[in-house]
Amino acid sequence: MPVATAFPDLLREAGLRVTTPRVAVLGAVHAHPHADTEVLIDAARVEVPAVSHQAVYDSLRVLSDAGLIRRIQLPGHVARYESRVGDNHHHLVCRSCGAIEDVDCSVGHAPCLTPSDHHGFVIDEAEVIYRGTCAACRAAQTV
Amino acid sequence: MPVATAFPDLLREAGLRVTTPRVAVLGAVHAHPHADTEVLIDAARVEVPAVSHQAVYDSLRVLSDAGLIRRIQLPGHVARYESRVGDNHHHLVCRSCGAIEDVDCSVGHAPCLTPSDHHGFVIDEAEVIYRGTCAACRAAQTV
DNA sequence: CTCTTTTCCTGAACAATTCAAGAAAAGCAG
DNA sequence: CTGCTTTTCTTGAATTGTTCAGGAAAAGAG
Repeated sequence: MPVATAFPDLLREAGLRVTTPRVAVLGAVHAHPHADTEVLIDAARVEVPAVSHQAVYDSLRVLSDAGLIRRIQLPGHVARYESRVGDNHHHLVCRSCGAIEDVDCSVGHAPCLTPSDHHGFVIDEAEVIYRGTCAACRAAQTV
Repeated sequence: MPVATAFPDLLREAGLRVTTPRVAVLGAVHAHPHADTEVLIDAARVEVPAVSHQAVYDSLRVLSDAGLIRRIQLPGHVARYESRVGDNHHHLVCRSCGAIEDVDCSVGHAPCLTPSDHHGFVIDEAEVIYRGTCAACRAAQTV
């Protein structure tokens, strides 16, 4: 994880203007992996108390479009964000509590990237979502 | 695809009450793969003109919970439904127009079901989403 | 046919996100 | 450093897909 002073450079390298809300949001995403927008708004306001929620929404979109962060949107849940990008990792999602864990691709070289029939599509990414039950929820159910 | 008269039996076998809206919704999902709720409401009203949208929403949930249909919810899109269930197939999604195509698992035996680190989760399913651009959208962009 | 339970209808509510218009700030040229 | 142009932020409201609530209707069992 980059130190706090590196966030402005990350923005500049991506060709984005360096603004206080963006630096705060980028820092918040790095500090809170898999956090939703509400958590990120609160985290950003620790550094910039007056930041509006739209500024956070806009920053999240800009940062996602620039590839500095990644948006994770799962059915039945609000959008979440993470700072790990470009390493082809996937996600493990708990059906019960919605917890997310990162997992590296099992085979290492994107085994599922070549489906049996591509239907004329040009495929550029394969996203894998593992669903199951986390240890905490299993323990809670057993009790 | 089952003939129309088989839908009530499907409902009964699943332990569900057979109602006019449910039969119409189940038929609509079979007739319109990957359709969204709006399309399914219209399709159901061809057979049952007075059906309310909540009845359709409720039927879709009940049928999904019973495993008779499957809900597909992709980021940035409304919920969609399909009638292929239990065959471990995945989806190919166009980034541009949102079109969905079915694809069978490339290796055949759920290659990604065993990630390198399960983080204490008990995994019961791996869902793969291939993202790319469909032939129609590529043609449109080239023009 | 009657009764109980589930489901449907009408209509309102909700929550996450987006839109809109003006004010402020970033970055650049001089 | 100063002024200018463009982008971004703020305030506040709107939108959209979906869900909630209460009473009416229908399904299924006996």
